[in-house]
Amino acid sequence: MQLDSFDLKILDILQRDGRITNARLALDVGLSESACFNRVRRLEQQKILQRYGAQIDRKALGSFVTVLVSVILESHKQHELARFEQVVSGLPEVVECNYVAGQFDYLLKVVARDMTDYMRVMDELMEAFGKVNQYSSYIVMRKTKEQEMAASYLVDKTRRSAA
Amino acid sequence: MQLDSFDLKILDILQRDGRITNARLALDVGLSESACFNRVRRLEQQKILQRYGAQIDRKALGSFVTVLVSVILESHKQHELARFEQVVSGLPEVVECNYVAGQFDYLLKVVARDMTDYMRVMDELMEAFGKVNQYSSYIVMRKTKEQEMAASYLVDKTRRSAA
DNA sequence: GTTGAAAGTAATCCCTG
DNA sequence: CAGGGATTACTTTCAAC
Repeated sequence: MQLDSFDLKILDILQRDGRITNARLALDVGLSESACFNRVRRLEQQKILQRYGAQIDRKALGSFVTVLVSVILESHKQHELARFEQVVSGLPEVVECNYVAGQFDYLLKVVARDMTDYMRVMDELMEAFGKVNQYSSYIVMRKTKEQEMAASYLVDKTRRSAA
Repeated sequence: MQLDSFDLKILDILQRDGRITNARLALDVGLSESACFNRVRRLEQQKILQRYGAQIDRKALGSFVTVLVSVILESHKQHELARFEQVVSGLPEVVECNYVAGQFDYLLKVVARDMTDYMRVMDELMEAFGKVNQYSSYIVMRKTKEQEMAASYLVDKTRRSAA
């Protein structure tokens, strides 16, 4: 499952345009249509291409606040971590949750209608989980960047380290 | 540009499967193919459907660390914020940057090959920008959730607030 | 890897109700 | 909005190089 530069170029292009036609993709990567098609299918079968999705403009749907939340739990027993993650997985407003090493345990990203709604979400979390020692809220004023790294760049980095 | 329940259902489905055929989408939302097709095109033209993309399995490309970084700048003048954001936009390893209100100014998400590489990225940031008062690193041990909210849920929330 | 052809499927547009 | 029908475009497979 070694990826060559054609594979990486395919991944880069599909990452940016998941609906490009095979014919156009083949042209852009410099392969014949059949060769390109076979590679895409292989990448899908290997689950390297995991899924295709549309990105929706949230602003078109209304006004929302995004809040980053650092969380410290009372207990760090494996069982309590699992329970916290379980509760979080059931809250649709929590769109991201990372277990981190550092001065706190989790960092969440919460999307809510407004600050009142945000407090309701956190109340729900406290109600359902309970054993939170402390949490701090950081309201996102402006998202200045959101851009996945290109596959080809990621692999370049790996090669550098192997060298 | 008012969205009805058909539009929301279309957005929800396309968010999860950006490559569904129009025929299948029409079936799932309960519209004729032509009606469904026209709505999708309208949503694209209105930029509510912003882009289609493929999600790639980063683990298939090698081993990486994700680090969340809180940053406090020395100065909060508009010009300095803009310069910081400019520098960040040029660092491919910084995959996300949020300007926040709270105990610090920015929260970054950095993807690097390993901790040595991470330090290199931060060195580059310090070199290029300089006026950082303090930053703290939080290594992501485990991403426990990453799931955008469905369009229909977002809109339900808005209606609740309007009521 | 390539090309080219063939068959199936989907997108796109138009027109009628 | 639905539905049919026509056209064009794309996908997918396959054989031969």
